Amino acid sequence: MFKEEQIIKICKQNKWRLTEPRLEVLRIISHSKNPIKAYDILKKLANKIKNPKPPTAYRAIQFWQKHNFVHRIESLNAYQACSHGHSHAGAQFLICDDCGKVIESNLHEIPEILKKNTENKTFKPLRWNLEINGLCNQCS
Amino acid sequence: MFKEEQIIKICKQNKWRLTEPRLEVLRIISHSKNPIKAYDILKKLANKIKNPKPPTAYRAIQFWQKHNFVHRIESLNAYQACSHGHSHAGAQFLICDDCGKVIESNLHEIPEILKKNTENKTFKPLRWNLEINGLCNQCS
DNA sequence: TTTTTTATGTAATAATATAACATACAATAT
DNA sequence: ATATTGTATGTTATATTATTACATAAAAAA
Ligand SMILES: [Zn+2]
Ligand SMILES: [Zn+2]
Ligand SMILES: [Zn+2]
Ligand SMILES: [Zn+2]
Repeated sequence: MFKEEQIIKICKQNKWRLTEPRLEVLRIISHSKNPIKAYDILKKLANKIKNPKPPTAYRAIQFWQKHNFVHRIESLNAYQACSHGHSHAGAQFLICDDCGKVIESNLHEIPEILKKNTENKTFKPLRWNLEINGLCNQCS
Repeated sequence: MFKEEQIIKICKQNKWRLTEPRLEVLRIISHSKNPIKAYDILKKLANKIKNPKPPTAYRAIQFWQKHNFVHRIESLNAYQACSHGHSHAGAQFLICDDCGKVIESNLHEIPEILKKNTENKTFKPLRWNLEINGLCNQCS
C-alpha cells in the first residue's frame, strides 16, 4: 500500500492534478479496512467538503482507478486501495464470505496461464480480474 | 450449451419447478448472442408474459444462476447461459472489448493454481470468477 | 493576457436491484 | 377429497449504483 506522501510525489512527477476531492477520496478509500462503496465514500466525503454530489465521488474514484491506485471489486460494487504498486494488467482478490475482508493477491502464475490458454484460442488478453470467494484464515 | 429439452429433463429429475417465467427467461438468455442485461431480459419477457415487473425477471435469473445454467458477467452487469455443464465452482470468461462477445473458457489449470497459492495463505477458496478482457480473433 | 484544456458544482435522471406483502399454485399429509 | 404447508408469482414501492448535461472555475499553454 502506498503512503499518501508517495502518491503525492508520483502525481507531481506525472503532472496529475491532485485536487481536494481526489485527495480526500483517496484517503477515505485507503483508510477503509474493507472495500468501500461509492455512496459510503460520498457520505464520508461530506465531512471534508461541502455537500458533495455523486459525480464528485465517482470522478475521483475513476481518477484513482485509471492510475491503478484503486481497484473496483466487481462482485461487491466496492472500491479498495491497490496493495501491489500502481500498475498491473491483472488483479486477483481473495474475498472472505464471512468477514468481508479482501486480500489483493498477486498470483504471478496467472499471466503465463492466460497466455498459454488464450493463444491457442487466438484471444488476446489485455487485462483481467479474478475474484475468489472463500474463507480467510480468521474465519475458517 | 444445453438444449431446452435437456434442461427440462434435468429440472424434472431434480424436482425443480419449471414455471413459465423461468422457462421464458432461460430461452431469452440462451438465445442471446452476447450477455444480456436484466432490463433487456425484462423487455423481451414482455413479449411472452403480460406486463412483467423487475422481480419476475430477477427471480428467474437467480433461479438459473443458482442451478448454474446461467452466469452473471460481473463487469458487464449481464447474464449469459453456461456453456460448460451446469455445475462448476469457478468460471472464466474471455470478454472482447470490441464486439462484446464473451467466451466461457474452462482453464482447468486455474483450480490447482488457486489451491497452491491460497493454501500457504490459509485462505480457503470456494468459488471464483475470472473475467479477462481483450480482443477476440474476429476483432484483433 | 488570451486561449485552451481540465476539473468541479449542481440538478436531473438513468440503470440496476431488492423489500414487502398479498395472492396463487403445487406438494404433502390427513 | 380436503386441509395444510411450502414455494412461486404479482404488484407496488423503493433502494442502490452510476451517468448525463451543462454551467462555472481553475490550471496550463500559447
Ligand atoms: Zn493492485
Ligand atoms: Zn474472514
Ligand atoms: Zn459455466
Ligand atoms: Zn470481438
